[in-house]
Amino acid sequence: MAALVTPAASVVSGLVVRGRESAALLEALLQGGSPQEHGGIRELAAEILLCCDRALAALHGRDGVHAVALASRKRKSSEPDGAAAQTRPKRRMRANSGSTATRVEKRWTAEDGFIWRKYGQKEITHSKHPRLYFRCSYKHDIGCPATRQVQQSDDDLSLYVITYFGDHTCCQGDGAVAAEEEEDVKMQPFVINFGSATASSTSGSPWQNSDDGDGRSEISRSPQALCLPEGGEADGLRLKVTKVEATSFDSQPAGPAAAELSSSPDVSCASPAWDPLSSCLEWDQFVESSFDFVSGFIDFDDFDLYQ
DNA sequence: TAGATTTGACCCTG
DNA sequence: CAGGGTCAAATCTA
Repeated sequence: MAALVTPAASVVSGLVVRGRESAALLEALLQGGSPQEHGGIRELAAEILLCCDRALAALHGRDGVHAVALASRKRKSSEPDGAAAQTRPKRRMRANSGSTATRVEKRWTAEDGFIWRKYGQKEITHSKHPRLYFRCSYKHDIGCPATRQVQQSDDDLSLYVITYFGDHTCCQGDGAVAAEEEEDVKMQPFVINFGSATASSTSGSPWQNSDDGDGRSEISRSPQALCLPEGGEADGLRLKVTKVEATSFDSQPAGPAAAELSSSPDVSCASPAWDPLSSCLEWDQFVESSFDFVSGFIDFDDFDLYQ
């Protein structure tokens, strides 16, 4: 598909443009000095400009590569055989079978505004890390069918692949959902990757319910517990904000699962998980309440590719 | 004690 | 039959 046309895209675009202008100004200011004096800084300014240009190009033309909507599962959903189902009352259903799945890669936080309850963990062949199975905490209360699977990437230990199945029929992410529905805006999954510098801090995986002390309950019990790192990490983010890249999600249909994912309070930055983001990056003046994180994709890691 | 997690077993699908 | 998804009893925790 073509360029991003979401409000978030315009905001991100504005940010990058502003960064580019600042870099251009810096470069102009450095023109006066001797090459020996400002050589390195000028290179840096040029690099920033290049990054901004590439980010803009990506923003307006590149397809998303980190979030993939899976229109259907590999396995076909089997039509439950009536007779067989009756003879086997405990037949297990594949909640995700035949439903829309949305895969998201995330670092740092599993927070998406919903309360999940882990119901299983499985070692996956050819995968170093087990796959964790979560379902909506309201499954039993109101039959919310939403589930998600979380698996740590083998290649990048700080990266987690989250696959969402089913729609939330519960009222979680209520405000966002309501606003979303009112505006009839098809939100898309938001992915934000923080630099590899954060990898070490994720040794205690937010999704691992064992081996990391009290981290086991963070997902289900403390939706707001998983936030961005503070201090040095935040500084790192500040540095990297000059290299923002937004990637189009045009290839990803805004299906139910996507809407479900996006229906978290993240939409309005209401989720504490994202509050540090806006503050640390000092995007307030840009972001304000209108910044639609969910519609965008910001992958700080990808910046390395453009340097 | 209620609710969440763990984990082995069961079940489904290719 | 293997691999993967889910169940549910046992266990843990606040």
